[in-house]
Amino acid sequence: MIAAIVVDVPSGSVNKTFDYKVPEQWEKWAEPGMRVIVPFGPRKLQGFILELKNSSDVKGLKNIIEILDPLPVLTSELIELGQWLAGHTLSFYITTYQAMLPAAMKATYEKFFVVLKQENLPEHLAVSFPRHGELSFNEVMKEFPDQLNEYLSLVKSGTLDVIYKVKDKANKKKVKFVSILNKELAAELLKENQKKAEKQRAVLSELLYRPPGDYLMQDILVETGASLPTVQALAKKGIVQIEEKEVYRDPYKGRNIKQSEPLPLTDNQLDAIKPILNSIENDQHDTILVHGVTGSGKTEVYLQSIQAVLDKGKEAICLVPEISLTPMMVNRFKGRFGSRVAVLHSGLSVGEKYDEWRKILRKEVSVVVGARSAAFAPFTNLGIVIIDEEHESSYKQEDHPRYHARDVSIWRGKYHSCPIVLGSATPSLEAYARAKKGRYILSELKSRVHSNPMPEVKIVDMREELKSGNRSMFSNDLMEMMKDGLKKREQTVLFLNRRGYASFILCRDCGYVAECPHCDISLTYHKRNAALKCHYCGYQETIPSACPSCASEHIRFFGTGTQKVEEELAKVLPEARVIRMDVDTTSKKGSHERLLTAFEKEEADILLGTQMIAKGLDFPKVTLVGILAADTMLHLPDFRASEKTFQLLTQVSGRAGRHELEGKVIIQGYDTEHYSIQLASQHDYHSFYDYEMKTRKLHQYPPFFYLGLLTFSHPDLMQAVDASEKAASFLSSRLSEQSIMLGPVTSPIARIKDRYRYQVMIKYKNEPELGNWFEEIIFHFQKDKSMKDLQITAELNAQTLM
DNA sequence: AGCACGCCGACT
DNA sequence: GTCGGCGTGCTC
Repeated sequence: MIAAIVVDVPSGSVNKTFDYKVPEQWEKWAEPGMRVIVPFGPRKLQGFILELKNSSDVKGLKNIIEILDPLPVLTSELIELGQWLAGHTLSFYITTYQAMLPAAMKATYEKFFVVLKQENLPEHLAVSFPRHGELSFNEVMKEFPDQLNEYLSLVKSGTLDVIYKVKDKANKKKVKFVSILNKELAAELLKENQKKAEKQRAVLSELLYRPPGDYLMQDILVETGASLPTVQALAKKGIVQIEEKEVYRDPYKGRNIKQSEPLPLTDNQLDAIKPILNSIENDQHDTILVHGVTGSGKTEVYLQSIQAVLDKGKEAICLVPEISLTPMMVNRFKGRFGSRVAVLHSGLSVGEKYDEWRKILRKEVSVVVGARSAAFAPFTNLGIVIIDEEHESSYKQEDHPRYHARDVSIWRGKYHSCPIVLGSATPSLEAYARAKKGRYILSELKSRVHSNPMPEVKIVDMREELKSGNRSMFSNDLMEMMKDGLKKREQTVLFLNRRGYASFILCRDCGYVAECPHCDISLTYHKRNAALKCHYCGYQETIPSACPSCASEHIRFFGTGTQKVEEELAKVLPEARVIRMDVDTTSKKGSHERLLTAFEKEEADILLGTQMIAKGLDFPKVTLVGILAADTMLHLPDFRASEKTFQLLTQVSGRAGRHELEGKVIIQGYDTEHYSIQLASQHDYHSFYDYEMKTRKLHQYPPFFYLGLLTFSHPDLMQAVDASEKAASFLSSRLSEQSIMLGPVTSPIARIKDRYRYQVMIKYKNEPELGNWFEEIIFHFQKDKSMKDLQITAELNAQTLM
């Protein structure tokens, strides 16, 4: 039997399968989708079996060294999906398959020297070798780099050998259990009433006191005050038995989740769920866009759709933007489906993710709630995929493979002939356009549950405030309403899409702006550690006391970040209790949830934060939402700037007045006439859609055209320009007439981490060869050794131009 | 990606 | 004469 295997080398020249013999003893066992270890040249590498066959064109096949999995970790569906996805995203097969599995299953490699002829090993080197005779190559490199050559020549002379080890990062958590093995011996030892082995006897009497069975070692040790060696001694005598059992880490241990029953649906929700249930009923693949205003009860629609899928004995995936951001969502799923739910998100440790994932593989769960990568959950009888907040940019992975969870889900929906549900209060233009064209089924939830009104939104032009003498960052209206809220013991959410303290520093005398020396981007001032930080490469420097350019001391901070707002709040509303949530306050594990829980328990009056408080939060006492700088995103060099602004304003506004109390929203900004701000304040998605579609059509952007993007980066500007020009001329002679090429031009961020960035953009409707041309370009420059510092990224369906 | 193999310049 | 620099091409 022969296995076609992709090996763990992310490189174009080995982006294919290699054939290996399956040793006879494993022929019954081997299956496509299993991980294996194979010899590859002089090395040992991990790989995936993609196919089993009877013959090969290659002579002199090597044997598979080891099969790593008792069951395939990639289903046949995922193997097929990977083939498609690798082509679609211009990624290598191995990278794509690895993206489908938890990080814990990726191999790590280590090289060792081993002693072959002890007698030939010089004394000064022999002392470095541990007893078992293996010395890590890396250790030599680190500790004794000047001895490396000596080691290598010993390898040549046959005194030493080099061996390669493949390690699995996966750590199955094991827990020890203890049980009585021989009751008679135990009783005997207990009768020996000596001072000796007092602890051993304590352990035995504890075990004999309990009904026969396996007990947690930890419990027994704590109960008796004995230590592990004591019990091990008993095991040696054959009196007790110690067993290790695998257990799952439970990230939600000790949490009390209230069980919930399906709620009666409103007429609105019943209408919305109808097409979904219809697809489920008929095992049909449809993509259904649920456009529901904030607070319209989309989640309940999801939950009941999933219930219908489970009732048919099928499985469900629900994707959410970044689940650690919404513990509420997890609770709602666990509350409804209990232990049938696995949760996969970035807040979990590598081991926790691995455990949750194995529950899916072993069919111990039938519902998965998770972020982007959960789209690959290895279900075999998938009945629905729901993508909540479909418009979110985090569904697109920004490194290889650059996949979009929506595309992956729709592929799987076709494969399993099951519905894909996209839900959003502010659908992406792409999705809504497809729904209007009839490619997706449109399902609208037009009003909030219990007919709560949409919050009343007021736009405040901060230029007017300034004219009337208010120089603070809070308008008079917002200030009054925050005070009012405090009086009534209601809560406020304040949103500002910028962390740190000030966005940039400027010299008032010469106009100098502090910029990152490695990136073309201004530095952000962080007050807590008195530093200027680059949000792109992490560069930090201390604040200059004088202008580095003209030595003037008139340095001013401009732009406001969450830190500064927090400080200002303490001054103007000292009685208000404020919780600040941004990357800086939530970096520690669990801090996110802790802050939200505190706000939920009304331990604070004001929740101040960035993007991360924009969605999914549902607090009954929140009656006021203040958006401090609504127009900051508007002027970014991004064709989605208006769309993103509209989405964000709508999402944030939606946090207000979701229950009995009515909500109010204040939007502050300078460019307040802009249509995305005006229409968001009127909760008018449809007008926004119409208007924005016109501008997209006019400028030939998605969804009218796809965007192909080639970015060239090089430490030397001219090299980057040169490469991009060559690529552009290569492409321009091949592109069809309908396509438009822009560039080469500098990227919106012209330099990151000391690399200059140039790009070529292709707007196209149908260009089936474009992917191949991109690959040809990459291949061409890979061969060109004069360009070895050149990096190229290629994308067929770019979401942003940054 | 690594690694071996192979072909040219600077030393014992 | 050999050691070692890195350019080239292969890995079932």
